[in-house]
Amino acid sequence: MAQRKRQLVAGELTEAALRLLARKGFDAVTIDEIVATAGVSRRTFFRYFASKEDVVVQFLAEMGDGIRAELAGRPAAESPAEALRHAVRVPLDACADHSDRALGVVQLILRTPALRARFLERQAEWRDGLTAELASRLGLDAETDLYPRLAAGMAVSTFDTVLHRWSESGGEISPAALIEQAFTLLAPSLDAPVRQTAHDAESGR
Amino acid sequence: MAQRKRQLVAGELTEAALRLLARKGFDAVTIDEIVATAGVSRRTFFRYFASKEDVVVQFLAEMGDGIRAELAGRPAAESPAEALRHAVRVPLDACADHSDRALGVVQLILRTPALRARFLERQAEWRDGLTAELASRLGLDAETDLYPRLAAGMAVSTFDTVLHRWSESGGEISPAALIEQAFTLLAPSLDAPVRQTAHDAESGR
DNA sequence: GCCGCCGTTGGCACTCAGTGTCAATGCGAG
DNA sequence: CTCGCATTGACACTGAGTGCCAACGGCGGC
Repeated sequence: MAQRKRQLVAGELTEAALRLLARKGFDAVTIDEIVATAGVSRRTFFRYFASKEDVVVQFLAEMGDGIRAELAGRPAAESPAEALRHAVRVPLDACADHSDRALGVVQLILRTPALRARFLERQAEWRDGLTAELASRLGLDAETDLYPRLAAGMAVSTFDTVLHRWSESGGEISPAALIEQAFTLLAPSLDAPVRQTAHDAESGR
Repeated sequence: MAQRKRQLVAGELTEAALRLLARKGFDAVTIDEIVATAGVSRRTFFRYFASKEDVVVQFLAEMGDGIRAELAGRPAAESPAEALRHAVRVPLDACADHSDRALGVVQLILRTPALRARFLERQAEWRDGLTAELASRLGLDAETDLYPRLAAGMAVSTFDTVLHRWSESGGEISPAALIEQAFTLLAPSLDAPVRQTAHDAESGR
């Protein structure tokens, strides 16, 4: 009831914001313009979004949840490279599937410094989530073992790289093949049989 | 002459800022306080630094140049993993060598969201620089080959991870050993004999 | 020594993001 | 009908960042 209205207002706000921002550029649009076209007050905007950037970037949070959930749902027997590959596919396939909506937003984010910065923050959160997930999956300690965080970093880095390519190609090249290439490249390290363990670290090497 | 004075004022400003920020936290310090203790006007502050964050983070730019320069200076015969390892060592050793100064700044950056965001932006710049350097080093095309950007991402990710560990240990653990561990982990992918080339990509795989 | 040139500075006014506060509104439960 | 409860709008305020202009201060030419 009230929950649905919140959803509605938030959608109205993002839609108005996205249209304006895409047309005039991020810096040239004030929040007063956004709320004017959305028909709510300035104060209400900040009840829904913490900042001007958030109205563009907020949806990335659920993307992060999606990635981590996918990783958590992969079978335990699967190799890290394989599991991470599937996890990274989730948001990228989502982009490719809704390229008419997503492409404009992604290009806006990647070409606007303030938005790209927020995007990088989100990626760092994703990486932390994947790090924890990988650690629990492999029975490693995320605080002492380098592997989980480096592996998560590689996955997020792959995501970022593929997204850039996809964006710059105007949505022409499909992410799937690039992901495949990236992970065959990374697999030798991701799936190396010998990994640093907490015990090794304590014993000094 | 005038150049030296600029250097002097900038130093005065950063010193005053760092002292205040470390004591009271980033958000609790206003630019008016900083310029008051530094003895210059508010307007002058923004002639030297583009933002409040920049006064803390600006030195990272030259760190990026240092990393890239080190990579460019490594012998061409050296393997990518080896060359990148040396490049990443540069800023980390600099931190460890001046840990009395650097540790406080690093901890401030890592625990302040606004500063960490700027830090991530810098890392992205570093990665782009390393990507270009690697591409030219290996005769690859940074636009079509995934390898240079992924490899640069691994290097920057290693830097970030090691810096975190170093910061959280209070400067106790030396970065050198961690870097070694990280690169032996990454070497199988970094130095894999077969890499994607521009020609392979054009022919579809 | 005097004068104009140029770079740096300070002060001022302004826009805009973001926050706290409070009164008004709307709505369902009792 | 009325009492909460949540949402909203309006107002005021702080603080970051920018544009503009006048005032300094060194420096070479005259």
